[in-house]
Amino acid sequence: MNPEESRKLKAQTQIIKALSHPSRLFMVGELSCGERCVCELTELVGSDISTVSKHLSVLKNAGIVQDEKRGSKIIYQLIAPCIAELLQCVESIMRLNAQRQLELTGMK
Amino acid sequence: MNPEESRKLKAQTQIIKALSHPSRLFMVGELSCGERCVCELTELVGSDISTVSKHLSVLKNAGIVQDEKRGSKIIYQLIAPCIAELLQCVESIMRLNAQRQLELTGMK
DNA sequence: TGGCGGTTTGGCTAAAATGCCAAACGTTTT
DNA sequence: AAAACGTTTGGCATTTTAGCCAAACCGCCA
Repeated sequence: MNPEESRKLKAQTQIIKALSHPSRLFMVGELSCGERCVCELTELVGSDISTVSKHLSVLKNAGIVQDEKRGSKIIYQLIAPCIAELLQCVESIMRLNAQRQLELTGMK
Repeated sequence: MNPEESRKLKAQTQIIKALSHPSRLFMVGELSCGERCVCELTELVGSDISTVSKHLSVLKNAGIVQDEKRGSKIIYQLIAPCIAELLQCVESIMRLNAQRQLELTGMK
């Protein structure tokens, strides 16, 4: 692992890590359906608004979402369209896992 | 977020979280080129072997890799082929970010 | 100006992740 | 059987992440 490669890995990791929290993943899913303001997301997630705000800033720093002031509210929206594919990949892994689980328990 | 959805989110998160560490992401990349034993991965990563072993167990628990005893060694291999696409998605987000970075700094 | 809706930031505590060393284990080899 | 090899586990110290409350901001309207 040379430093160059290491740097790239860390950058990739930052993006992936931003997605690896239930609330954040949920919000990304919501945003893939359309833009939402912080207050809407807060209600959907059900955590304290400051917590949601911090989660959103994690997603923003990772370059996954962007925000835009509109009136008195701040609207968040997804930047990268390929997120949907990424989630599909995760889905497919979950299917594989479930399948393997069945085989294993069925064998015993 | 009903409990059903919450459970699914947590499961998805487990998979993504497993990928969100430089060493683990690196190993997944290596394994996408072909199977490797723990000792090979350890040398490539450059951490203590116990650390590498624990990272591998995280990947294994997430259903991303599987292991197989072969002789005195334990060989790890990738389970899900779609991991490559997932990484491509991350790449594309990185490209978008770099591009946006350029625009922003260029504007100022 | 003063209060208000909407949001971010600070600060602090609790929980989770990381990484190393040492020790345990199972397989081979001598 | 002892020693060596390859790997996992336990344990512990350090770092990172999460989540809540309180406080600060900001633009807007009375």
